[in-house]
Amino acid sequence: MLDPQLLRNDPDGVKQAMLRHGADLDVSILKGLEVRRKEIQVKTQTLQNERNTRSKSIGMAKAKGEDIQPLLNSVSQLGDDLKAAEAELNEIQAELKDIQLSLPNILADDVPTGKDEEQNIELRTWGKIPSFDFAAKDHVDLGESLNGIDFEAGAKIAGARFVNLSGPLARLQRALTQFMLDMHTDQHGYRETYVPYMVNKESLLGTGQLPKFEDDLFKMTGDSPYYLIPTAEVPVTNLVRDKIVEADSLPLKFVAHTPCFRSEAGAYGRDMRGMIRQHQFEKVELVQIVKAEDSAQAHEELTQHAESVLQALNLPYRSMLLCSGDTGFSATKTYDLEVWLPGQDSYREISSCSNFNDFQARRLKARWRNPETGKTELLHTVNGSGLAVGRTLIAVMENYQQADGSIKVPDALKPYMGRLEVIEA
RNA sequence: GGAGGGAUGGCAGAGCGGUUGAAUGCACUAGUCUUGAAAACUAGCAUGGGUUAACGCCCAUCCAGGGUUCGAAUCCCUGUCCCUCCA
Repeated sequence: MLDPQLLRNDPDGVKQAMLRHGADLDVSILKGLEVRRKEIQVKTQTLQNERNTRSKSIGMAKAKGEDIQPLLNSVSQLGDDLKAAEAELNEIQAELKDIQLSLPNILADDVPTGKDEEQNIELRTWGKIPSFDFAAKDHVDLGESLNGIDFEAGAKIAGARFVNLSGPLARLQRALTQFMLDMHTDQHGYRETYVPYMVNKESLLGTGQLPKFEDDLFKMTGDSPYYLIPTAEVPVTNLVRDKIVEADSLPLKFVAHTPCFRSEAGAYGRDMRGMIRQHQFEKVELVQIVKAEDSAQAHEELTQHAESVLQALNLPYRSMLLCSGDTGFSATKTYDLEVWLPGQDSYREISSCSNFNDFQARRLKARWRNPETGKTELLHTVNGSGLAVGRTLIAVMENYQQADGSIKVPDALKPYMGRLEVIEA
């Protein structure tokens, strides 16, 4: 959510900023609502004030044993007027809230203007793209010949975009998860946290998935209106919802491993082959809750933490600065890490690291108390995948494949694989 | 499945339908005292919003949403969450 003051004081400036983020703002509607809001709010509060004053004087008169009947008569009209004014005010404020919740974040100045991923900017590359003296296979073929990836089983049990892993490849996914968690807790100072995989509406409003992106989510039917989490960002960031955090506990750095569930409603035919785009996948998520002045730095740092996983696994990747058109609704700036996949002969997203500034914090009412001023200030939130485990599994398989279809176990993972050196049929 | 009890400020914990945004304690901040610290003492200390050049004034908020009332933290209804007891 944007600062309501900003929206009020500079709606035209906000409109320009919104256009860059692919949203439009009807300034005349907004201004009209604001005029009415101010008028009705002042009216309502005046009536409330009058009611309070009169009620108080009735109380005092009664205490003194005076006759209060004339006072009661004089106040009778007030109630109806007040009720009407309050109802109208609620209506206007709900409309304003709808507008506020539907507007995306304002992009950082250094985010390049662009339409889609074609205009993203490559910042740097790392690692050497492997060259094989045989025809490189993709993870689908590799997984099939290794008897470890079964899409038909996934389809039978659930449907399209589900998978069944088994044997050493299932263990490899677990190994990757453990490895990432250990790295971020031991080396990068994150606190491991376990969270619900289903969340309520408030949590999704807080991080910005709702109200606009309900179609991307799986929703429970029945008495409990829960949603499956599309990312651990939702439950983890909501840890600070409605909180005033003490200054000396900042920054808060959390790492969580969760499954993620996405309907992929907007991705009909895309990536139907393989494990690239599943309805359910594992992810290790990094979240930092910081003071405003620290978020840009934290964003860089958190991205480095994600990159260090790829480096430790010796997986070639590149780092991209997303352009305006490709940056998500709540983010002010996003770096994508794209890992090299020999089976696709291309780079594919494996981590997305974003700074949200105070956008989520305002929705969440997540604040900290500045001891110098004694005032509360909104926190800033930063998060990123560190990494998407399913896609990392693919990357390891495809980059570590050998001519006979076996897969070397990366050195860093051997302790997690019972010292297994090679995964073979 | 049945029967009760509870949800109040950063925390603990009072609160008869009427000048209660809310006692008290702890914590915190500042000051007095002290060589320094501690202790003691004094003072301050919720959040959000409206309005104002500013001082300030005003409104809302005691889990959430409804209701009763001139007036609700306090009474009634519904929901959520916590706890105890019984089966």
